Amino acid sequence: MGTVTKALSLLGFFTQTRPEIGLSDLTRLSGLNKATVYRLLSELQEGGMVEQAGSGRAYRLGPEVLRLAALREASVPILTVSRGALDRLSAATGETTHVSLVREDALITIAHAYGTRHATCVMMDDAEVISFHGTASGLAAMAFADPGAIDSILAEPLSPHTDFTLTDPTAIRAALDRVRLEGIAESVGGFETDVHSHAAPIFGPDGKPLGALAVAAPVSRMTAALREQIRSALRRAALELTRDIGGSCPPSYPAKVAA
Amino acid sequence: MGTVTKALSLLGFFTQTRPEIGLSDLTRLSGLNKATVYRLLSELQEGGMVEQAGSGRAYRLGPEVLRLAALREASVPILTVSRGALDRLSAATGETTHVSLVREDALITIAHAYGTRHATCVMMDDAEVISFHGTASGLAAMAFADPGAIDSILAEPLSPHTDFTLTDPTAIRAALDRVRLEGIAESVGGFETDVHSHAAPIFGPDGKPLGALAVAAPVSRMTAALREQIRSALRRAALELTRDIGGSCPPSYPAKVAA
DNA sequence: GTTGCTTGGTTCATTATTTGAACCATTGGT
DNA sequence: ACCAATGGTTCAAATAATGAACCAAGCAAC
Repeated sequence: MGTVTKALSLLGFFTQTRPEIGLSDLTRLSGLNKATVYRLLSELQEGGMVEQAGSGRAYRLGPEVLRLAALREASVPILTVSRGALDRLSAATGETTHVSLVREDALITIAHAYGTRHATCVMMDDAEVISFHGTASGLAAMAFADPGAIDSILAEPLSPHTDFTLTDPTAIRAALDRVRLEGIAESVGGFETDVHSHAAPIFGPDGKPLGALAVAAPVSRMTAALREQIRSALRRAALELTRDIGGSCPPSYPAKVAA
Repeated sequence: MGTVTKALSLLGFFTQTRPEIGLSDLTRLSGLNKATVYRLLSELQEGGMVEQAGSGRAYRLGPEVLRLAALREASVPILTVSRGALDRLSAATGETTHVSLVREDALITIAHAYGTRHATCVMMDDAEVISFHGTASGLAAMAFADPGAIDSILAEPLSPHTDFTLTDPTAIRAALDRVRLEGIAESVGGFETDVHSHAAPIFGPDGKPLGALAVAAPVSRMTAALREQIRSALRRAALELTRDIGGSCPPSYPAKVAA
């Protein structure tokens, strides 16, 4: 493992529930030597990627990440555009919606919106990491990826998130075929037991999937009518989002837009 | 220079005007060996910090930076809160406003807002890097920093941005004394020739300066009346912002809030 | 086509950086 | 006063980074 990879992996240990980490904790979490962790943190600190929380001496993510994000946003303004799409889609369906982006080996959620129609809804965090095989978003993105990319994802061991997660490569390939026909992926309890998710891919300028737009509803609330409503609103919203970010759908994407 | 620092420095070459960079360009920009740059980029790519732009093989910042920013925002929600403050302050003054955060050796602008009252205004980019000694924001933050931190900033060579930039440590210390008395820093043409800036520090929970809130007006529009209006609105807005992010002003900060 | 220049990417012996066990100095609990 | 943490530091030994040279591919001019 290269030094840079190690340093970046340290950043991965910061989460919503663990926003600050001390040197010893980080040493244990990473399994690296304390001196190593210390030196890596020092370099990350110098670069502004982490800082020492004002009060104690624990570390947290630094202001530089905001600068980088602003820059990324300037070249690929997907966040700004997504927020509008999410708000509209949540209003239309009454359910929680989110946008996730393809990373190397997983998807990451970058924005979400809640519906206001119901007393209960599926909760989300930004920055959540979600798998390709175990989520509707992942299946949606994977379905339209290069065959080679699909192969390498399915070659890895696929761990189940719940009792309903698809882990058999053959079953997943069958699911992907359906997604390619319908343009929408569906997962009932595949990531969280009580969540029924629909997702549609969003595409970049080259017609390759950038990520997915998804609607997550409680399993208990799903009916045939809501399902149809979600699928049609989602299909429309995903096409709009692809267009708004300057992307274009690949030929393999089903053209039929629900009326 | 450590490997991690080198890798992070590569990220620094991405700017608003140069959002995508090829391997050869980056090699020239950084002055490092091509193989080195390639390997560093590969590691950064694996970590999602950069990605290869869909079309060509040039590199740009990757989706991981968005995830990190969302996480940073979850622990220090300064961006969200700042945007509200900026909108109000721009509305009140009619001028461009921005929030900058203290980094190791400079400030970085993380958000801005424009006034709508005039046909002209000072233009800003997010993610701009601004010096401590040459800007109102920098002076505001420096004035309330630890004496040791001030010493080490002034120990570095101070390069002028314009003919009006303060570069003499003694003159800067005198300016800081005034800032400490008034709670507001002022710079006429110190960073950009035609810009008259006011800035007030914002503080973290420990009473240390986190950064500054600033108002930038064209020099040509500045009058005694506008100056007073800006100073009073800025003072109020900065106190509010400090409060909203859960910060508290240090004893050395002048308590007099303009009525 | 062929030439020549540039690009992204790769190799491998040399070299400099990273590593890790042990060691301080502080802090907080008992 | 003690013990067990914590953040931080040291230095020989081991490992990973380096850089000059090298490919293959793309492109423009001829």
